[in-house]
Amino acid sequence: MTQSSRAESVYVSLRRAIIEQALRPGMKLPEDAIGEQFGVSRTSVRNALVRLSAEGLVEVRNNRGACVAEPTLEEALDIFSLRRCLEREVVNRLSRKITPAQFAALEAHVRLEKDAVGGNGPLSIRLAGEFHILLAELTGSKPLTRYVSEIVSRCSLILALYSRPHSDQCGVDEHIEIIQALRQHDPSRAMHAMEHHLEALETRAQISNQAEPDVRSILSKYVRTG
Amino acid sequence: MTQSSRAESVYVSLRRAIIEQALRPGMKLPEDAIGEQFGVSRTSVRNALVRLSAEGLVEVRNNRGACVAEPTLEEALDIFSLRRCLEREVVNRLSRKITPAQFAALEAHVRLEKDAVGGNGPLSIRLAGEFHILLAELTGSKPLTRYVSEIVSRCSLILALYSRPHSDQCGVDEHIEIIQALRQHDPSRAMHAMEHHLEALETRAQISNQAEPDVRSILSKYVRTG
DNA sequence: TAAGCCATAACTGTATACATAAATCAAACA
DNA sequence: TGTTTGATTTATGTATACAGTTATGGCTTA
Repeated sequence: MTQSSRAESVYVSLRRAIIEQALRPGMKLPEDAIGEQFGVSRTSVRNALVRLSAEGLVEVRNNRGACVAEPTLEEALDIFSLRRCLEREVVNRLSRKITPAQFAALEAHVRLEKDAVGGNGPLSIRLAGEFHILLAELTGSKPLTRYVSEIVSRCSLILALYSRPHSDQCGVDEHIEIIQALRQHDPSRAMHAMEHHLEALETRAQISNQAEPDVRSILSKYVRTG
Repeated sequence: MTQSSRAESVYVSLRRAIIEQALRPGMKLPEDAIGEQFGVSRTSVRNALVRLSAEGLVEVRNNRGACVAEPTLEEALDIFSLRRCLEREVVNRLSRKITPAQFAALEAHVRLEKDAVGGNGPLSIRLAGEFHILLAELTGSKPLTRYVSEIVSRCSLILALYSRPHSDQCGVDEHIEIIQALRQHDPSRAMHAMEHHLEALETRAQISNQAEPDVRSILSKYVRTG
């Protein structure tokens, strides 16, 4: 199968841990500790961290090691905006040339999502994201897939940071709605459905400063004015 | 200044060499040789190659080292398409909030481009690309800037592969036209100007199979049918 | 007791060393 | 002469070692 090098498997594992919000934004990622866990040397870990850094999932500061990225609220909104742009392109392309086999794949995925609803959180989070990645893959465009994949991952990260827990009901129904729109082969309707879904997602998430919005603003309420 | 680590400086140098088409698509990138040239160890070179690979500028195959990426014609057209999508977003955002200082920056850059016209090729190529990257930077969006930067770089690579030499007259005039459109603060006109520029670029480049269009298609004309 | 400072510890950046896979070349064979 | 196979060489993947930087903790001192 995937003759996965050690660096590769560390990369995959770390990525998944971040997306499933096991590794939360801001967490330090010491090379030693990670290497020890996976039974590999720092060399492979570093390789993985470099890649994750290129994707924006981790941040590396000079001589200070890597952390899970902590996008600011401003960056978060920006990323969502870019996501709308990219996913509009995805459904625009798809609605023109989607095949029955591809519909089957989408429906199979949605079924997985339905089964996971109410179950464990991490799985739901991951599946919801993977629906969008699957859509991108079906366009057949590798660059587009890569960008969507990155952006979706970063959105998971953002939800971990700025949304109230489990506020994302994942919107399986909206996924189905998108599939319906694609079935009409109507680009504008498909784009509209996607846009609606992403806006709803953003609304449900109630993206706002709440999780550790910087020590200063927390403590500002505790400053005695007398 | 930029307390550039060795890995970083190797990355920057390699990237530039690829974009300026000194390192042409398909060229092998042996870690030893590169490390020797830059006076660093393979460790730093590998680090740089991993990053370039994440950007799609180089390809690394398992146990076979890295090469400058060779997008297929299909991928090339796809990348251009994605580029139109991203740069439409750039000017759309920019036209709403561009400032006088930003205009000054754009005009200064165009002046550089004009000076370089007719001079050395690599510089022109690079400046033309950097105009688009500058536009993206002015949006203030780091993710968007990164994507545009990547895509533009890959387009340089594509032009190296599929366009007839120097067919890209760089279109400085079209850059000026884009600036004019932005000055009107009219998103749709700006997007139109950008779209026009990119289409013109693509047309001028005459993107088509010509540089080593695959042994098979060459030899197909030599197969005796009798 | 609080602030500043130095020594120590922990970690990163890089080089080197070693193991393994791929490529190369030569010799043997048909 | 052309092909195949085995040895040699080359280059990659990974681990380890070392140097330099940042963080930590205790000590001194006011």
